[in-house]
Amino acid sequence: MKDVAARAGVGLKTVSRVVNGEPGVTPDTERRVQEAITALGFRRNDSARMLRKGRTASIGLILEDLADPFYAPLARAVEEVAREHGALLINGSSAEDPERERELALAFCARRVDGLVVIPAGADHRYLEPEMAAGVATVFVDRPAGLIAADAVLSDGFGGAREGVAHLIAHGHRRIGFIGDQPHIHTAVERLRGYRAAMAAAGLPVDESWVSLGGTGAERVRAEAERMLGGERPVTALFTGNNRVTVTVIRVLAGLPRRVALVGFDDLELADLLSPAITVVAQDPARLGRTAARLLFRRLGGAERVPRRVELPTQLIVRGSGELPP
Amino acid sequence: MKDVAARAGVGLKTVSRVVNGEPGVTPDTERRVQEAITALGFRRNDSARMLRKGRTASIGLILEDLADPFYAPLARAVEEVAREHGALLINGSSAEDPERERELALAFCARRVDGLVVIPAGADHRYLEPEMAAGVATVFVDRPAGLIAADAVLSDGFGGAREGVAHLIAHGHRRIGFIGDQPHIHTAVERLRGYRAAMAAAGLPVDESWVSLGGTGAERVRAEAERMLGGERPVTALFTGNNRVTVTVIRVLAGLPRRVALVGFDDLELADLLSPAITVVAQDPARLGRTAARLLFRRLGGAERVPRRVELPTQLIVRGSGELPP
DNA sequence: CTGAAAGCGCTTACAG
DNA sequence: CTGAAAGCGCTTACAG
Repeated sequence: MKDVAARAGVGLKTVSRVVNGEPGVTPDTERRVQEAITALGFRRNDSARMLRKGRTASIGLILEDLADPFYAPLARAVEEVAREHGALLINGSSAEDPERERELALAFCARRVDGLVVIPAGADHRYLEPEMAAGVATVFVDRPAGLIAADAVLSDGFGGAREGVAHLIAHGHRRIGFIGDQPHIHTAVERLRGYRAAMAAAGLPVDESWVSLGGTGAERVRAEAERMLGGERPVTALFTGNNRVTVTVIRVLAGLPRRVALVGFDDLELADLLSPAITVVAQDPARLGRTAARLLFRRLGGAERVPRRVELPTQLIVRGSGELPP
Repeated sequence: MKDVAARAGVGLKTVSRVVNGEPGVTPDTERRVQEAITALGFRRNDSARMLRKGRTASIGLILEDLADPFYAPLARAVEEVAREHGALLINGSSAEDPERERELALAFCARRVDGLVVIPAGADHRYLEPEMAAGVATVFVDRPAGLIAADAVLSDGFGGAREGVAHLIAHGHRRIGFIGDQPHIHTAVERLRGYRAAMAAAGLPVDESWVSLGGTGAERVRAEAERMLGGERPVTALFTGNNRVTVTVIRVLAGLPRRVALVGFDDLELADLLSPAITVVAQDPARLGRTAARLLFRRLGGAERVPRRVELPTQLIVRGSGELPP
């Protein structure tokens, strides 16, 4: 910029005016500055600009895995809202590791992102309190923050799971298995609560061997499904706690001679083309992301005060697998 | 930092030393500085740091759609490599719009990203030449750059499509349809070339009504598939040019009374569970991303000079749909 | 072991 | 309409 000013024979501030399209520059001066800019290949350094302005026009997004078909549309929606507000998106995958979540969040804050959208891996977010106090707008999505008061945008996992399980019960099932994610994950627990509520509402007992929370790795899920489907009194239906669990269970069921009912939490791309087509309790990941990002920017605009908790409904999509008889 | 220095009764440089773990500070001084840091809640501003250091330790990724199941793993892989190099990832979706690609790329450059990984939407990347000359390492993935010399990491779309179509021919098909993406997209053209090469190698004529390039929207693809499968002399097999086309065609075929052979370019999550299971020519999106990002950092390290073009193999995965007889 | 000065590339608040 | 000075928050190159 100094070079441009020198070459155009003007002051720094005048170059700044031209670069930012501010008024108060003679057409002639402007032309000279423009010429210098092109001749020197000047490109404004936005980092320097933002250092001075205070806001970086960027927000950070921390999720579990950018490649997960559930989170990818959520990320895209956040990006879209950021774009509408002229902000860029910095992205990080925590790989479900609380330490990595923390590192990413603090790295983003060190870069002075204006805000943070977090799908938390950890259960203790007190490390973010100084950052939030310093003005970093923070919204949690999919799972609430741990041990601090903060905005959260969640799906109604309890209600959704309850509805899905009630659907199986309505189709005659009494022995229903539940395979979900790890017990320290909020969504896993909520969905299990929904399962229990539906069973209780129907006056059905729950044999604890029908319930399994744990990693979503294929081996574990396969083993648990086979266990529940084997033995003397196997379950006649399964409710799966998320998309990854569902995919593995579909594979297990495909290898079985008899047909077993299944309702899965989360929709899958080709679910309608399988036979039977898979009945699911669908979330709207893009809407989750959009809602969270909008809340973030509203907070940045100073409109919000008290932490808000938004809960989005789920939708039961009936396709066939959930209507199979016992 | 100034406040910390004042409170600890030391100079700025000493605070800097403590914050960065540089040697040459008495344990006692260090303790005083640390106390001031905690008391004041000091957090180093990495943006300011990078302004001074010259490198921002961040790279930009521009792709078509973060939510696309093909690009999401690619993005994740880029992120992973960036992380290994201590860099953050800024992300942008071009929505297949050249103007938006350009805006994103220039916005990233204005933030002074160290490098750029680009899945191009446009066909003219001369706008990036000044940036590259100014030192922004740039690697194109999935599709080559237009009108400039630059690194490119591509899949062997020609070879992959040729192999897939040859597979259909080997199973007795003579009338094979090709439905692909828009003709200005490099990968679409390459895959069509592969189709033609396979047909020519088998001495088969290609009726131009069997070939359709255009948008991947469901309506168009559905119409084209139905057109090719209708009429007096319908095709007996289809080769689809990418994952989105494949999904729509699977839906069309599912509604048909007869079974039509299908080989799709790109793998799909539940492809093995459909009946018939879908035979595909698979790319490895994570490997594409990893390769591109590694090349980028090698270039940043100054190891590379001349633009390189890397081509990764595809893999024919035989599952059933491609082996159906005419 | 420690720190004052200059500078990274911009904008802000003024003054003319 | 135009520009000089100060400052955003850090690091670099020195000097002591």
